Amino acid sequence: MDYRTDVRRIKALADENRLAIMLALQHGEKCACLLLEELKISQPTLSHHMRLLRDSGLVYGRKEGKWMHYSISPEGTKSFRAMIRSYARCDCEEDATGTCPYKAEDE
Amino acid sequence: MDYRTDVRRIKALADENRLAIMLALQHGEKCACLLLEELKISQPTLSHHMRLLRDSGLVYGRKEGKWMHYSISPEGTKSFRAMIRSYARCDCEEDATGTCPYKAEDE
DNA sequence: TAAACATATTTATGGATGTCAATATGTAAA
DNA sequence: TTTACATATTGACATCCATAAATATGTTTA
Repeated sequence: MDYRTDVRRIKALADENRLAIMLALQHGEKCACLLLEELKISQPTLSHHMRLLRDSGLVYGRKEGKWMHYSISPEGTKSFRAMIRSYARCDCEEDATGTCPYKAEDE
Repeated sequence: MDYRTDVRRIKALADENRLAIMLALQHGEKCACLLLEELKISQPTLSHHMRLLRDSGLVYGRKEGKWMHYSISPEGTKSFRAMIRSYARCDCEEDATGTCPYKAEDE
């Protein structure tokens, strides 16, 4: 099997600054200039991190004039969690599927 | 905030061979010698990967004579998924908590 | 148009990481 | 106690990655 894509997505989250960015975006869209103020990194470094997060599908980017607005991608984070769950699990764990009539898809 | 621990845990999964190991252990405990046959890596390299997986809490190790038996840690993978969920999410996502009377804790 | 501003890209560099050969440690069998 | 075997550790090396300075691209304003 080929795990390259999954590894690249996981690596997108395997960095202190990118974790901080994910938390910073959790309550809604933010401009790059705002993120630049919160994190103590240079502008090229932030741009680099945002490209990795966008390429992984976790974050969405919207250009408005000369400003870039970033936000969490609900679909991206959902499929990311599902991907993680496919590796970080074992048969001995009880699976919620079927036990909940409403929504067990994401467990 | 300090993300070092979380980054180290995420990095434990950010490798092709370690993803393959997690899948190989998904159906139950396996000896190191068995893993060595399935993966195309040297013995020192496997030992290195197993140490990272054990340090992250995802995998449990049990020594029996001269053999090492590895297995998925249900608690480790569960807390890992919870940790991932704290970063890979956004407020706009509907939270299953409360909608399912049985078990919504893990999503 | 030119100037100012926001972000992206290029380039270089130091540090982290995966890999394996050689070796060490520990255990079981002869 | 030897010998054989399974796994861990050490050391060296190549590659990957985070970082920032310099520069480029694109946008708005004067």
